[in-house]
Amino acid sequence: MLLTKFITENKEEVIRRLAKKHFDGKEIIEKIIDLDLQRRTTQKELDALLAKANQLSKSIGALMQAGKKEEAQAAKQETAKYKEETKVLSAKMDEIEFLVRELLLQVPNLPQDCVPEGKSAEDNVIEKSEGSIPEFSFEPLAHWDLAKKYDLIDFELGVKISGAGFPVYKGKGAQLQRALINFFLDEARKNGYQEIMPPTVVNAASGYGTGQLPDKEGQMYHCPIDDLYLIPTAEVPVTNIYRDVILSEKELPIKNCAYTQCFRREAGSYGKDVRGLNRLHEFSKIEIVRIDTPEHSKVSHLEMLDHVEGLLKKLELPYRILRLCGGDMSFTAALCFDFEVFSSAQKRWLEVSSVSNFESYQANRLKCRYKNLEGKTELCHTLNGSALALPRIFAALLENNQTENGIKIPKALVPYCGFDEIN
RNA sequence: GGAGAGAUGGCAGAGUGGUCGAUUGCAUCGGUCUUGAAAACCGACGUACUGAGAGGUACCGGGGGUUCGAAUCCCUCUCUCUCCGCCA
Repeated sequence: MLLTKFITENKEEVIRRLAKKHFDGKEIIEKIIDLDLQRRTTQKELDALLAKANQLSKSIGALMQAGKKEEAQAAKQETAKYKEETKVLSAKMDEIEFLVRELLLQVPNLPQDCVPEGKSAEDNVIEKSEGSIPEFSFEPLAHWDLAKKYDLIDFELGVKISGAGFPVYKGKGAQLQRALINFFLDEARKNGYQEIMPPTVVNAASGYGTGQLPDKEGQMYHCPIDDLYLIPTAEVPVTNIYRDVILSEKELPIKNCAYTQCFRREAGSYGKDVRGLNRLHEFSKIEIVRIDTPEHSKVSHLEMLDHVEGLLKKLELPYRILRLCGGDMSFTAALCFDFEVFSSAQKRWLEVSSVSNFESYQANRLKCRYKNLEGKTELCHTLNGSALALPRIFAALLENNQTENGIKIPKALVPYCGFDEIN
């Protein structure tokens, strides 16, 4: 959520910046400002009224103690008239506050000025493209064929046990998964991230805290008996650690990482994008999360990009970094970079990470604040990114490193796998 | 699943109808003392909204009620803890 105060004080700027996200904020921003003005007026009236009533009540107490019963009785009758008025005004306050919140939730985060203009994924700007795309003397197999050939993943078995999108990893396939998880966690730790092992099931309050609720309700698995949700990303539990918390500036930046299974219903997706490992209902991901000061969050963002880039380099995968345009960014992000790796058999780039700065948008909803060195309480900035999501990395490793007799494991992973080739 | 207890400021823990937004201790911050530190002593120390400011208002798990007045009484919901049962 944006801050009402910021909107009021920077109306034109807000409307201008929202336009980059193709959000016409003119009407809604006017409404918010108008309602906020009403809120303030109403509150002034209400506060004045309550102040009078409180004063009177206090005097009744004093009169009673002094034994002046009749005067007290007269004062009691006077308070009756405040009651009705107070009720009306506080109902009005509640209504206005509810409306403002409803409207604020509909307004996306403001993109930073460095976010490129654009409508869709085609308008994203390629910041960097590194690593060489492998060439083959034979027709490379897609990862789903390789997985079958070397008995690494059984998709049909997953269908039997759970349903489509729940693969069963076997043998070296399972080992490679575990190796990747450990590799990513170790790399994160080496870069100063504290490892967290959070619950993978969260309550509704946490869902609201990070914004999965109410907007993306249908995308999460929900257990109605206990009203709990399966997390779509470790971002949810790890960020919610800081819900309703006031940190001190000295603690920042907080750098956490977590491996969890992630669960996504992916309602509405279909076609070639869901083939094999491209889109799953359950997958493994290592997430990095930072809580920072507004002054330092841009630096943090760059450090996170470096971290993710380092992982891809060590895995020797061809990758590129995209600066997302206004139209392709998520609702809550202020600036976002995607990492994609090239998948040699599918002959396309696969998104493996998305590293975003949410500035204070998420923190405002979470009520995650910090006390600065002057003792003033301010909203933190929050950032997060995948480092990394496993399935598409797995797919790219199989496809890019295939030979006619096996699949080569990149050097960095060999100590984690315990083998250097799958054959 | 059954029975009981509880929810108060960063933490611990008082407060059972009227200067209680809340005693006290610890923690934290500032100061005095000290070559420095510790100890001791003095002081500060919740959050939000509102107001130029003085100040005002709200908040003692959430919601509702009784009352002129509620942290305190009543109803209700949620959560936590203990014991029993079940169980990795």
